[in-house]
Amino acid sequence: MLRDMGKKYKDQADIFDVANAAGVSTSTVSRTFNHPNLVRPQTRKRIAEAIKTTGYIRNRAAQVIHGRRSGTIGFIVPTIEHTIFAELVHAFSRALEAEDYSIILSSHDYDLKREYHLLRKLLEHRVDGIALIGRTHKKETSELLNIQKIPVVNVWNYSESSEFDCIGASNFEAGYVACKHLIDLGHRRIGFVFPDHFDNDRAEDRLNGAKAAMGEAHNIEDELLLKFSSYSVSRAKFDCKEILLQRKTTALLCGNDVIGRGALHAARELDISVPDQQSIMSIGDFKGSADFVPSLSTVRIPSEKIGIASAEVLLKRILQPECAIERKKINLELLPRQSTSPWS
Amino acid sequence: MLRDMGKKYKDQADIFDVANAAGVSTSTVSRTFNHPNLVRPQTRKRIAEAIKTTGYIRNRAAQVIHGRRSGTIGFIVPTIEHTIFAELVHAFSRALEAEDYSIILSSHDYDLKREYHLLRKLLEHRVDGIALIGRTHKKETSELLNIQKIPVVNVWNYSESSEFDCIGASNFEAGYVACKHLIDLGHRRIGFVFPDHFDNDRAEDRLNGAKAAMGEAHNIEDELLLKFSSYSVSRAKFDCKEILLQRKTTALLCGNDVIGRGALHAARELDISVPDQQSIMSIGDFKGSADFVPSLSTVRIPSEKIGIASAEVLLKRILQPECAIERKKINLELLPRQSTSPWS
DNA sequence: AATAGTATTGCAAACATTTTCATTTTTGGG
DNA sequence: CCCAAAAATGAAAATGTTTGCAATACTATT
Repeated sequence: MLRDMGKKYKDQADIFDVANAAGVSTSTVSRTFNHPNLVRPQTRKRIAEAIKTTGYIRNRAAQVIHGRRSGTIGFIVPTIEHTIFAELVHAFSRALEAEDYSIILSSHDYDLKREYHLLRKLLEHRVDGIALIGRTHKKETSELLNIQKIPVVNVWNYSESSEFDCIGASNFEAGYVACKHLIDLGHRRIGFVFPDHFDNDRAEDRLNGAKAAMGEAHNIEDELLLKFSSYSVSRAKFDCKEILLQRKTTALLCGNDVIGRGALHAARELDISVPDQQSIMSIGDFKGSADFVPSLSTVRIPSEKIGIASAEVLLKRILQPECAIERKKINLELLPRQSTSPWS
Repeated sequence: MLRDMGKKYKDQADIFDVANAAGVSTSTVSRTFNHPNLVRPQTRKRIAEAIKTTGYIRNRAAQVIHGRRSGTIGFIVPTIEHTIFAELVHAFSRALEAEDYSIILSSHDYDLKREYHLLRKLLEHRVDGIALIGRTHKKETSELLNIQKIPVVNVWNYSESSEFDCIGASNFEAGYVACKHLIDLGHRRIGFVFPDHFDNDRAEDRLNGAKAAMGEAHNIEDELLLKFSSYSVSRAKFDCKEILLQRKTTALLCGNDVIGRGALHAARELDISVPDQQSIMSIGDFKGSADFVPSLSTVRIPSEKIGIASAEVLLKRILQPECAIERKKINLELLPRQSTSPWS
């Protein structure tokens, strides 16, 4: 039946308007979208025209109400301001946009309490899935995720015992490999510059990996020369200058490429030649680190690969919520470049 | 009335479940959310408990259906992979998250055709507002925005005749100021390295600004030494090396900080001393550019300020759709640092 | 031309909320 | 302790879709 025409001025055309314009029922319009093979090509064409003339745009909300998927994915990251997660988010988004999903991106600036609230908001929007960075979260967060039984993927930090699907690299290994590289080159007095690892399991794992490598090494300084810095090139540069000025070290191990870059700048400013007087090793391999002069030695954490794989796994879980938990360890790559050299 | 209890297994508690648990009607539950002052504190408390025990999470979709705002904002950017828009997106998001909005972030990789499709998808989600980078868009895009009468803010590139609210810096001016800086320092043979400006009005404006400054200058090379590069430090470094090797220039003007950094690396690799043998000037001032050694001279485009102001303007338009178009020109800041010096 | 089968379409219920209007409860002044 | 006014609550309609089921319109066979 055609709809009551006494309706008030409506700005947005709805499915009734389209049905009227095409002279069919709303069911048929709906079907052209969702099961086009069930409607006669000729009718389909008429409806297509009606859609054009009315300027109709489907209302996802109404579909969601009806039990359909929302077509949105929530991605909660610590930060988007710095380069760290930019490549990851980009790869993840592209992979999911290709499947017609939209990404709701939220950041909590390393405040896990905010993470919980962001999650709640995402759930209000009835996102079809959630991607989270790291594996450390507030208890409420995990509980909420479990109660809601919503598809979740833990991104970035691999863990063999994760509660949810998990795609990432082993940050412990990254720390280990990076430190081992310096040790193998003959360095015995290594300074560590790491981000504060409060609420940040990635940094913590990396540091522990590095410590493990130190523990295995021989003839090594007992005392750990460790300085906490932050995700800012400026700050890192400042902190590295401090540690370099102590002249106690032959190499610096930096917790990530932001700090690594800060270290390169610091050395240059102090006229300390890299790698002749000081080797600088980092973890991450952000875009551009290879282009520094000297180029930054680092352990590559393949963020693009992680992003794409995470999207795939999340997609799979959305389609098959009951399938077995998937955990994928993405391989690291040691990239010795110009900023590290042997020490004798 | 209490709802039919023969319902199938439901995983998600709805407003009926809460109403049952609290012994009130759904109206009252709804009111506690939307007009709390209309319900007795005592009842409110009972409902709060019911919400806790049932684990109820409001369904935004159902509210949207009813004509409420969705609480989402669509932000379409060219890219999030590179640093360029990261600070902007971050500031914008934070400002809107504070007002309880969620951001749906989409990127089109400088493909304006994709921009149109992303916009359509955002409209399906009934976002309350849209933020777009730049002022050049496909005709369909503008048309769609006009028909939909949805709040829109044009971010990043100021234009005094924009169709929508517009917050940004004048990229023309930025190019002009940057180039003028080099000219004032006495440089007469300036090389230009700019991103390809196909579908990118920002780059185009900057280049035109630079050309304008050149036009005003005296005793200057007629021929424009221009090289197109891209948003990649590697690529930019490569291109800058090429232009530096020609030994025709005393200064390089780089279209953005990514290219500026590439130029610094290039010079260092070629053992060209900056600024003694070659000045390097850039536009943008991304985080970290000041920390290079030598630090990168640049024209600051205050992305954080732009992000926050854009959020405010968009918010205002959402609340008052009919208010006059607002255009805000954010001031640039010339930042002469170590990478540029006089030439005699 | 009648029939069975199939392809196409329409009706109406369902989805989770909000809100208007009506009804009930509470409050306070006499 | 009654009454009017104010405060709190509930019933029901409305929002824009999708879909199961029923009805209708074609098609091919005899």
